[in-house]
Amino acid sequence: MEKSTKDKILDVALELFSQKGYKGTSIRMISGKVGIRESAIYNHFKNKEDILDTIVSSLASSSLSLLISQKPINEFALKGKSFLREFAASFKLLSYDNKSEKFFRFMMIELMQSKKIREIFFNDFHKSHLKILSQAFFIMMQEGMIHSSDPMLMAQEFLSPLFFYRMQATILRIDKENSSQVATLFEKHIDFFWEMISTG
Amino acid sequence: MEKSTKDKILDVALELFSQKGYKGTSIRMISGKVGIRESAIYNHFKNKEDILDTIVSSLASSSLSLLISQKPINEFALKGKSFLREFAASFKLLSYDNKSEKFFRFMMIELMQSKKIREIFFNDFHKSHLKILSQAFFIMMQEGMIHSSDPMLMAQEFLSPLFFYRMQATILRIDKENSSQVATLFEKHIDFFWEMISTG
DNA sequence: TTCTTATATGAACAATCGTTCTTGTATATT
DNA sequence: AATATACAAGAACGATTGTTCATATAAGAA
Repeated sequence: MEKSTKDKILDVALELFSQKGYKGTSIRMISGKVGIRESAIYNHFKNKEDILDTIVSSLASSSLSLLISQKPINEFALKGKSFLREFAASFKLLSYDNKSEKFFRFMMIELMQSKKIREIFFNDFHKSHLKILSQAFFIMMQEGMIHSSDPMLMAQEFLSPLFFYRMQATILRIDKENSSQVATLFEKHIDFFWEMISTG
Repeated sequence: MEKSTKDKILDVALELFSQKGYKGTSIRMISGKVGIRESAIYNHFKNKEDILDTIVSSLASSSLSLLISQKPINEFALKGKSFLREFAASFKLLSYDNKSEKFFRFMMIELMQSKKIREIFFNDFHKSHLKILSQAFFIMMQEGMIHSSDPMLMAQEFLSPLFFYRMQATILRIDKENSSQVATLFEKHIDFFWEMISTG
């Protein structure tokens, strides 16, 4: 099964966008890597921005939100530490998935430059995670599994290190440096955090 | 006291770099905002990269490391929660300082694109903060002020939210959205974290 | 006053940018 | 067999890029 030219363009474009950013990537760089002329690109996409939009709309949700999001939270939160472990594992997995990592890199580059990306970051990425976590912590508090506190604050405090560790792992892997030390931080974070909040 | 043309160029360049990134900023955009012709730039700097290098070497340390770094840690750490408060306040202050914020924005844009910036991020920014914090936590543990744990892990866990909140505040202020809610997170983080680790 | 130094201008350069247009060539449809 | 469609190449466009050059002007040193 051959990949279509259109899909090749999207793959190459994401690769380059994640390395050089949108402005730093030229149509000729994309077409060159695909193996066609720059004019042939326009048989598949209206213009450069159309390539970007296609990538963003197809990856924004799948690369940023977690599988865990779809499951019902009520019962799932009752698993306590296991819930957090699964949440973090899913988060960590994304940073080692090829396409997700590239989209994450691209998002980081454009975060300070593009309002559209900022909205995706806050809405698709941040808020949705905070919602799940705060609901889960709320339930855990009701059940007396963890100490009482502001669920939203707790969600922020739990999520921040995950994000930061993911960012670090991504940065380290750009220079092909060893990221295994950072990788263990995901698990250590769970242990540390649960130790702090649990009533047990 | 008039500002020299050279300083004006540096100010304008930092402003534009922090908005559009290095590649997205042209010599003509800089010269135009300064009020001179593009060729006049080359009377002050060898080339575009020279402008960047001058900015980076003059701001890297001052915009990223904290005042607190210079004080002796041994006695300072004994202040416990107050130490963390001062550390976070100093961190928060940087995100509201004009030049520091611009440099931070620029660093975020280039983090995934420039190896030099990545090295600055890890060495000047991250490692130096971790060192101070882990030393302080170590002392606090020795004194029985906080629960025993891995000081380096605790430092990572304490620092991550500070970074993430700073990033959020920076992003929000780009679109001139209200960042006061994020601003309070700095203080809430101290309370939450101290509550978790303190033996009291 | 003469000479040097610093800093400005405006024109020009080669390279690259996104995009368009004409043309050629397969493949599929009628 | 004739026709339409999909996709490619290659040339060309106007705009913008970083940089250089010759030249002009004003200030300070000799």
